[in-house]
Amino acid sequence: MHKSRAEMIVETRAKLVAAAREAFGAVGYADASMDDFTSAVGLTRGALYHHFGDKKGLLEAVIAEIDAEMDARLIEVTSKSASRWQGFVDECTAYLEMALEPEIQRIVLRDGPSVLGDPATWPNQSKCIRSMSASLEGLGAAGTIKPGDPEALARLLNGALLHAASWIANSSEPEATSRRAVDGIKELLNGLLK
Amino acid sequence: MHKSRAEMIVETRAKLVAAAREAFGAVGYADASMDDFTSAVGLTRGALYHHFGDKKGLLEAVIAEIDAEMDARLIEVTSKSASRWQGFVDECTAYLEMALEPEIQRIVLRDGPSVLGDPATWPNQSKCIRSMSASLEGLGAAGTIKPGDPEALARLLNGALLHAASWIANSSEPEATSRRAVDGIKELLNGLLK
DNA sequence: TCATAAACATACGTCACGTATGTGAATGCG
DNA sequence: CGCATTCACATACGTGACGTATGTTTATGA
Repeated sequence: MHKSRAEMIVETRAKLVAAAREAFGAVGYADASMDDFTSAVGLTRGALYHHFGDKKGLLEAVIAEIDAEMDARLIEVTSKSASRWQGFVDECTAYLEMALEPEIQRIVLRDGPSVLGDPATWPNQSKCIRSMSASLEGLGAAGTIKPGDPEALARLLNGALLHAASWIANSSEPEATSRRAVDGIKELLNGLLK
Repeated sequence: MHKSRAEMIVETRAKLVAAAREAFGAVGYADASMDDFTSAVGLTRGALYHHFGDKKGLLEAVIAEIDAEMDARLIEVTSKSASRWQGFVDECTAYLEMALEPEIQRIVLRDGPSVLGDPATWPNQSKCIRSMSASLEGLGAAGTIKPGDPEALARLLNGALLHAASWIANSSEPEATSRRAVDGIKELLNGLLK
């Protein structure tokens, strides 16, 4: 059966994004050869430049895809939590676990900021921050935590979680380090409770 | 007067590091041409490869220099503080302010992790973390803050501070954002107090 | 005084990126 | 239903940067 042209296009874009994601995650953005990973899916750099403009454009597309997945996973997690506070703790935990994944560390947390500039300047601008901010705002309104600036706290906690993930991931004893990090986070979070 | 060979060497190394630091800070590591910034100080890539092995080696040297400066500045700040707790707050504030500087953001916080891997794996391993960790340990021993893991807290706070800096630096109203960030940090820190 | 080694410079090969151009197939219109 | 057009790629090429291999000069030490 023949596919329509529109279907071919989305398929080509998806193949390019998938190939780039694989290569960026494996060897990093700088060492990923466009000739290599395009030919791996039966295409050439021509297709890449046509759809994404340049190599950076492709990185943006890859990060957007990963970011969307992360957001979906966070929503999935928090939707199952019993209480609001528990949901927030679960959200932080899930975020920390995602930040432990090598692909996310490399592409989103290291190469992304280096190539595309600080994440604070990205267009999608971190759905995760928005989610955490909303959670904190709800907790503040419900009187569970002390009054404060939800976005500011979300950003601070976000940074703490990301660095905790790096610490764990590069630790010689990840399990023990993870326990230490989680305990520290709980101490910080408990300090926010009324 | 003739300089001894040893003096010439340290001078050459210093010139290369300074030129690279300038270029890395201005256009970023990836877009800094070795031919360009070596010739800017009257040298060639030959000298660079002789002393630093490769481009990454030079980046390591640049970051080591900046890191040493940061550490010295932090020590200078904390040495002047009245109390231990005040010293810790001052240290956090000073760290935040340093992380606001474009050169540090670009070289140490973005290109560094991307090119050299996660900072947690670096040899110097962040004198700043060690300093903060020591401060927290002192506060814990003195009974000022709740008992807890000093290193874990130091790493979490470090991450929070760095992200706060990015937030401020890329904000449309840096002063207002700075106030929000500092308030949030103080809220977090106060949550640690007994 | 001379041999040696170190501190560079020079020349070259390789490779990746981006652009300019070509081509074939699907689409839209008469 | 036929044809022009546009679009989705592929191909070919130029450019520039990195790393290496190889000089060349100068200080050191025996």
